[in-house]
Amino acid sequence: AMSPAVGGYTAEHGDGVGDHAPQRPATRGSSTPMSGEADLHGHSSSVPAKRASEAEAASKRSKAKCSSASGTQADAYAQCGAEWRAASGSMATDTEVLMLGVLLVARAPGPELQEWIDTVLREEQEYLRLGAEAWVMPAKQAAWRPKGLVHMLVARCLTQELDVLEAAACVMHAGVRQGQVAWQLPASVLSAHIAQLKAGRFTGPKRLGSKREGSPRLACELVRVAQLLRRSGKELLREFASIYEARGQAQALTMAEVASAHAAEKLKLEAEVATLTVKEKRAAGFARICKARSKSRVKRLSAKAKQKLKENRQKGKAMLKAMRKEAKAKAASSRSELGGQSVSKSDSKLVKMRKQRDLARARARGASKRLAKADACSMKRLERARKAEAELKEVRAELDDLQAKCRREQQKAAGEQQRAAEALSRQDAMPALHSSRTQSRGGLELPFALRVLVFGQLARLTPPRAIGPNIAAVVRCIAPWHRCSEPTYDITLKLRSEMSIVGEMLAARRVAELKRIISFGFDETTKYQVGSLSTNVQGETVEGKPSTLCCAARSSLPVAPPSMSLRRLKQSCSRAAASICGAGSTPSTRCKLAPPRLQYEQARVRARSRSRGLLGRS
DNA sequence: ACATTCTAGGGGTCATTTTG
DNA sequence: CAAAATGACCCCTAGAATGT
Repeated sequence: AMSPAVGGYTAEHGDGVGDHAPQRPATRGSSTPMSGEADLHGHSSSVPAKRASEAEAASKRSKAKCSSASGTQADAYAQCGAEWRAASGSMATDTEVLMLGVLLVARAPGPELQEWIDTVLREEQEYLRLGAEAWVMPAKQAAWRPKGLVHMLVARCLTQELDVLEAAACVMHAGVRQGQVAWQLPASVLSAHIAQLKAGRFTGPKRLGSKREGSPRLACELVRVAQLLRRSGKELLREFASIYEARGQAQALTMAEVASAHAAEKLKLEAEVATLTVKEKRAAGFARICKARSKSRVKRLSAKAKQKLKENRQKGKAMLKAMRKEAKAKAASSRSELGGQSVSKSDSKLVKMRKQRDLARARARGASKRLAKADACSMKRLERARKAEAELKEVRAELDDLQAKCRREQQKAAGEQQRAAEALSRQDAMPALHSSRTQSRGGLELPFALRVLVFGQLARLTPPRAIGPNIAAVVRCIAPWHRCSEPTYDITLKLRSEMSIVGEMLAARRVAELKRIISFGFDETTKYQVGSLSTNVQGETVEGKPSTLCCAARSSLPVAPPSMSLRRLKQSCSRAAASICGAGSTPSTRCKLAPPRLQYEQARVRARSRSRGLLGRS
């Protein structure tokens, strides 16, 4: 159905498809009509031819570029393009339509696009007005689904310009994330195409070749693309330009990338530790040498200084002693002379003696000064020794620092390793919770653990709509590193049917395990749109405990039409009871009881084959 | 009074990969 | 190369509950 957004289209939203032209990369900028202001309503006749020639030229250029780079790949691309063009007679797939949208915005923002959007939306209105029977696809199909130019465009982009394709895929993906696009982008399809292209074995998208008429779904998608382009063509274009320039590298880190980054970090740390170890060894050697040198030096120096000091002191002492002795002797002699001589004589003698005394004192002072000088010299030497000691201390401190750093780095590396190991073990401990295609003939398979989780929530009466988001939210919270595919609402409902069958089987097993059956009760019910009787069994378990079980009896009882007499109903019930007990019924009677499910299936198969016959297919 | 959401299903198309 | 397996996604019916 048309959304109100189409009716509510205004100029401020819609006319902007072409008026925002981004800067294209220099390699292709000149070959596309994107540069400059594109006029939506003017010179519509001249542009297509020009663009076609330009596209051809660009194609030739890129072909030449490819062939110069690698011949086989260019051949493969050319072959792919040929295959694509050869297959262009049939309907486009959804993938193509989605790609078309972005590529149209990116490459042809001119009047053709506007015309296409107008046509699609007008025809949609007509379709709604006239109804599905009365509406006919426009005769001019190119207007509705422009195959010529656009298809070539798509083919060329898909086969020769991978970066454009990737950018378009990114834009679509972003649109899905932002809620601009109502459906989910088949990103897997696009990535598969890209992978095929890179491997050189691209066969083009599958087509609905057997269909004679276009499916309404495709038309619906076309309308959505047109709406999207009219609503947010500008944004798409801007985003495409930015992504295209960044070459679509804004992808989330995968586990492998994280692991490789971790390994690189580890290597870096190891290298650091190695260099530090070398440094440490060097520092230790240097310190050893310094230590030895300074030790011997200090020893030598201090020994020398001590020796000198001792000598000086001894010298000084000896000198002092000699002087004192001399002075004493002189004094004694002068005293003896003093007694017999005159005062004047004694006066002159006294003066002489005083002079001598002063001389001696001066000598003594000089000796002590020399001594002090010698002391100072030794002190200097000591100072030097102390300095050497201090140097040694510094070197030792540096060495300690280096060693501590080394230890820290080693601990860090060990911690990283431990954390990595822990993460791995945690991941190993988690059950697989993401759908994979490796099992069961390539079909997607919901992992068993996820099934069990869904069953559990269903059994606890969780609303089916909430089950998938619940599981995903809990896994994101508890184990954010773990891959978990969120079960869709649809599959939850299907699992609900599955679980009811599982429950019936479990009940049947318990009935089979009963030691004895006390009573049966029956009630009418409907299952798979087929009337049947549910069976209420009361019995005794092997342990002697009472047990009440409810079986659907779906596969045990035939349809009970309203006209069935009470006698026949009773008969049927007793037969069913007997078949459940496994006694009292002959094989022939059991064979007559065709399971309703089987009848229903057969009816479906018959109806299907009839319809196939009508269509003329075997 | 009307819109939306949920339940309980039936039924179909599509993409993808393995298998016969 | 066709068949098979399988979930994703889609549409439809019909009634009940809930919200505006």
